[in-house]
Amino acid sequence: MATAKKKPNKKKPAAPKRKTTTGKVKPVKKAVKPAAKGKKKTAVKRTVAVKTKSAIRGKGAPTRKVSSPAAKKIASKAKSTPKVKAKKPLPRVVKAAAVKAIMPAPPKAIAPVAGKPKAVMTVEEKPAAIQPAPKMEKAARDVSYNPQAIESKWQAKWEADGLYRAVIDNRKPKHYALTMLPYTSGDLHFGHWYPMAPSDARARFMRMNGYNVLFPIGFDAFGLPAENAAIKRGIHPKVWTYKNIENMRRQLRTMGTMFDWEREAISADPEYYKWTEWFFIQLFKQGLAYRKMSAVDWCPNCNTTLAREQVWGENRVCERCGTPVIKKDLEQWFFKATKYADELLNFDELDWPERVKTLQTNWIGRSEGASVIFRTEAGDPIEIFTTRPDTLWGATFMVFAPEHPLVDKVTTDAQRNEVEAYKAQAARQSDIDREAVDKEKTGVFTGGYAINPVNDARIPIWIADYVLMSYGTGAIMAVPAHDERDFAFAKKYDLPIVEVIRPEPSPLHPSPSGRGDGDESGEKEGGMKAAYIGAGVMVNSGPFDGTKVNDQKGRKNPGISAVIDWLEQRGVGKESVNYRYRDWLISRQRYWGAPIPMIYCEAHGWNPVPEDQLPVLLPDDVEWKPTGESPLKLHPTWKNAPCPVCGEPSTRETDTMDTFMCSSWYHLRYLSPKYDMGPFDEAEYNYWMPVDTYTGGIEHATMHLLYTRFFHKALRDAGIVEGNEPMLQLRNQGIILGGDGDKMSKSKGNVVAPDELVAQHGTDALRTYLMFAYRWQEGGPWNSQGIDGTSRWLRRVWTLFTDQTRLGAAPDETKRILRRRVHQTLRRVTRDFEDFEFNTIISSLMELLNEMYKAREAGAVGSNEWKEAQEIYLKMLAPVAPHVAEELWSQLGKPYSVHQQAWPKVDEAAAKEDMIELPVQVNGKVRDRITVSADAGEDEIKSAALTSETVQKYLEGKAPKKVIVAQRKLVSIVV
RNA sequence: GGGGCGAUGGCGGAAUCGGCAGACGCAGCGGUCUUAAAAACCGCUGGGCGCAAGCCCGUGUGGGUUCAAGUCCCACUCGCCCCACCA
Repeated sequence: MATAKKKPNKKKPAAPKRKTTTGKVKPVKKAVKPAAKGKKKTAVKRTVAVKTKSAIRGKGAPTRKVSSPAAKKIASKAKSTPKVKAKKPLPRVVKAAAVKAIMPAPPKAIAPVAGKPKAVMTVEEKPAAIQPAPKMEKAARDVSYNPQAIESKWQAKWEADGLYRAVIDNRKPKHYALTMLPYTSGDLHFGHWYPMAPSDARARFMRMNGYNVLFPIGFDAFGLPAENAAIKRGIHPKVWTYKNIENMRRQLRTMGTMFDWEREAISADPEYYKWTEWFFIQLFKQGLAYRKMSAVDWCPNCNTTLAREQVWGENRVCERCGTPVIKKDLEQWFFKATKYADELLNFDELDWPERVKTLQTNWIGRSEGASVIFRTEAGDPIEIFTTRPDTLWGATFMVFAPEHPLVDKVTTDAQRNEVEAYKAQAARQSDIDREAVDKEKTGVFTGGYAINPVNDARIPIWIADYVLMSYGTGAIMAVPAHDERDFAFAKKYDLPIVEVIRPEPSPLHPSPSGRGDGDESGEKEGGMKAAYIGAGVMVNSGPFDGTKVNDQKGRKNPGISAVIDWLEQRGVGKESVNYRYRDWLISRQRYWGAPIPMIYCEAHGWNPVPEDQLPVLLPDDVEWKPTGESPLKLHPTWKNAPCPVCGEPSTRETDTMDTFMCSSWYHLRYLSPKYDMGPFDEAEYNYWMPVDTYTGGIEHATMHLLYTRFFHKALRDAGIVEGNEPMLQLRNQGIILGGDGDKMSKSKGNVVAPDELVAQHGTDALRTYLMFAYRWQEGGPWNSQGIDGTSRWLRRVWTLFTDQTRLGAAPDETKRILRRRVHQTLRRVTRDFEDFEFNTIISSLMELLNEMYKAREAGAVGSNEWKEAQEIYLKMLAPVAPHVAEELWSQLGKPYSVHQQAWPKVDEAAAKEDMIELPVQVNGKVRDRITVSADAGEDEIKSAALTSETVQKYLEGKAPKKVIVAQRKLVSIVV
């Protein structure tokens, strides 16, 4: 990710504001959005807030005061749960029984503990005599860390208590944390864990900071892979998909995330796609959905259309049979996304990575220039787009794309055979062949001529495949003197070259253009050796001779600006902006997708299905094997429907929608997945939206992330949603590759299955490993060996926290240092959570643990400082390793749950160093270190440095030329 | 061709403003414990010279700015990503 290149800790420009001096964070966001739909609150400028420390802290622990029904339930439940008093431990026998009750089938690993087996035997001998132990965490105390047992135990308890239910609570600031929903491909691998586990940790962190956090999950369930699997294995796509969901749901739960499962949404559920259809209709009503002939990728062997992602490789072959894909024209539904092109280029309200913004900007590809109307000799208008209207007088020929609609009309009989042959050849070529840059340009003269509107010059019309029908207007004016492609073409086919921009001679470059000779006139063709692209003075340009042009585009160029004004006055052209961005083609000739809810009537054309008849259900009994037609078209009855206008028998649209349509609004469905009066419950919308933090892969930069922005803006204009952007803050994680450095994929066999590793190391060790092993934004190749590191660390945490035997009396200094380290770590961990720097969160916690081990050796156990250290440590551990933190928290006798505790506050006074060690450099080399008081003045430091024996030695009796004291950093002496 | 990002030990990576490079961890080596292994624990671990104290070199390459550069500037090399006959 762009902003995280070299200095991961560097602040991103729009990221949360932090006051450098105090470490305080400014609240930058209003907690709750004013409701009032319809009233356009255009100025809802909300800078992204990651956290508002002052707002959420300071008033005690906000988590104590729970108000939501679910939370109340938790609170009362926790209270009513019978508690074993720590001071009155149960007899050993009972304890062992409880262990047994809570840990179903404890792995062998924990069995051989001295003394224990005996107790267990007692239980087995006289089970009836023992009171059933209350199911409580306290009893589960065990000497060795057994992640699997505590993880499943706590997961069950959290679930039962509804600990992660997120309900509207107006007394708390909300935080909508969203992670990209998984596609239902079958198995959850580390590609899924990698964004999710750290996102979960951060959501938990936000929650501890007093936010009411919504962190939902769902499944992107429609799409081609399901259909392909169905074709391959003969399983119905629906069956395959829902079976996968079940498995993935189970796997997601083992991750120990705080997902609110009550809000799960599945895009293939009729309750979901009903609203996907409804949205289509709203866009249709807005005039944003339209039908047009368009070329699609078509496999002539499978006899079916293919989606872009099904066309593989450089030579563009069908993913199933390997046949080269061809283009075929079909009537398709489009969304007018280009209407929002300019608005989509505006990222002012977004805290998104620069990289994504750049990708979207390039993808939209805005270029400024003019559109100019040339004419055929017969008088037909030929619109062209040019970024260089200042070179209009140098247009010596025109080039049409072979598919241009006027080609047939302008072609003369003499040229017809040649033109037809060229057209046929171009049609056969794949896009890649055609667009290969290094390919020599080819073309054919049509025999026709066009009239240049600026000077009435009669210029020949050619066709060539370097002109694309898909960009601009499919026709160009060719100015060989000032365009490299046109130049090459003119040279090859011996077409005239007229210079119209002459570089201004400078003392250094008397003849700076590509012309071989400065004296030579541009009017003489062949004088130029290359096209000249730069700035200069217009020549051979009628009224504009002598006008200066610079190398800017659009109105910033005086020459271009003047010509545009002139064109507009004469009515032959106008200022114009062209985009590379295309309208969104949403038709898929496929079965497994949301039906497009439209009906075609001979008399009334296309009309939407009446909204009270939604959803248009996808029938189960279809032939989904590829036949060359949309599967729904082949269904005997499905497509028959009455015209919504006249009621006469009519035909449904049998294409389905692109799955990106489903995922464009899933964040809205999470708000109220069971709601049936609309796509979402307005109250939920008003409280939760917009998404505050969105995490996911950068591969969606120009797809999902652009579609969803378009979609939101379209819905805004339809009065359905508010605000200009759906997701305020975006953070991209990198990609986890297979151990071999290749992308993880089933076909390569380098996919690492989390299930096995969970069984081996436990979820907490895996979660923390994913956070620790890479810079989150970068990712990298998988290496299972490294898990030993975090696994060992958690075991060491366990050991230190469960062994309370080494009580001692540590000197005050030791305790003070411990406290300092704790608060320094807290400061750093807090900052790193804010900045998504997960790897240094873990390393800081590891360091602190090492310090605590030292403090234990020094006898700190039992002191207040030690207790505080333990408490803060577990709170910091809670977001990253939720299970072990909860277990140890409960073993310390603290109130359930650690996940409802308030994030601790840094005691800046305690965190402050009192003595600091400064390196002393002599001529740039470190020669000594001095220890001074942390707030020693410059003079004090200077004299301490100069009196050092070692420094004296290096000074060799000479007086220092210069002594630089960098406060709290170092001393530099120049001799 | 255009644009973006990156390059730090055997490996993953640390290094707020230009201020002790290599934190933390993996792997490796040596040791303690053990009948043994595993686990755990302790120590070493960028390179070179040296018995040692210590000295020199070192953040892709070459320059520059500075008392001081992994960090800033210029030029380059390599790698990855995106766009690409874009008119």
